[in-house]
Amino acid sequence: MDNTVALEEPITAQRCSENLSSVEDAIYVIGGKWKLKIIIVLQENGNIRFNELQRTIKGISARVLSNELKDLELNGFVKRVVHTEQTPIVVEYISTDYSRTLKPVIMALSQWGRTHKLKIKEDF
Amino acid sequence: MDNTVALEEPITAQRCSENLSSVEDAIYVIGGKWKLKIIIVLQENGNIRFNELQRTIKGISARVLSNELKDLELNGFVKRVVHTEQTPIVVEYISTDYSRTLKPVIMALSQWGRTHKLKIKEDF
DNA sequence: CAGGATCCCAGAGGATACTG
DNA sequence: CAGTATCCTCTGGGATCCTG
Repeated sequence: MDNTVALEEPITAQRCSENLSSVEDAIYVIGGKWKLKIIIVLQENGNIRFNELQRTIKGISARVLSNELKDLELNGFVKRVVHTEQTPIVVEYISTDYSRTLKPVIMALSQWGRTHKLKIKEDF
Repeated sequence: MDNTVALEEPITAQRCSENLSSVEDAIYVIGGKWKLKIIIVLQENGNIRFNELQRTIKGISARVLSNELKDLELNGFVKRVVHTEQTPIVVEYISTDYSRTLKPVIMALSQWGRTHKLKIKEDF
């Protein structure tokens, strides 16, 4: 995953619209109410099963979780592992290497969210 | 809105939900299809007027842009400046210092979006 | 020009029940 | 347990027209 980006590059109109479309692309795949949260939980718990996942992510319904997991799997963020050797069958979800490339995004968002919460408190 | 806190959960879940709730807070204020894009444009063009903004952000309607700007202003990301000394009245929007705290988030998202686009291309 | 007012719709997401 | 199947609500957001 080699990405050489000129950090010294001046801010031009060109660079602006490039930023815009890149952010747009990112939001397109990991946007929405649940995707990032699912990815976070998956990264912190090595492997996790459906119902446990649903219990951890409070407020998500089985239907939505199921849909999101399918979507995340399609995009390579999640791996679905089925253990057929047991009964009843155990299904586990694990995060992929690719989902780990989101670490900087998650960190930035988490950090900002934390300071934002403090700012909100000060406003009252 | 998350209103339930599981006090009896193990440590791992606590640490997880801390990250989770911070990211959730962040997504709550800057989530959606347009907010970050508006903030980006505002940061790169010192001050900008309504219609110019609408032209820059392709695809956004006046109604949505208007709503988003109000929302962003309420949250302290945007300052609305009215120049009454002219006719017709000129209204300009500028980004605030606080919106600049989002720089790491925007950078992370932009960077990730860029590499993601490359990855998608490789897959075909 | 800078929006407001209306109308409308698709689609995200919630609730509940059900199944292999 | 690991989801599906329905049904339904709600709102983000598009289109269009209107106004100070």
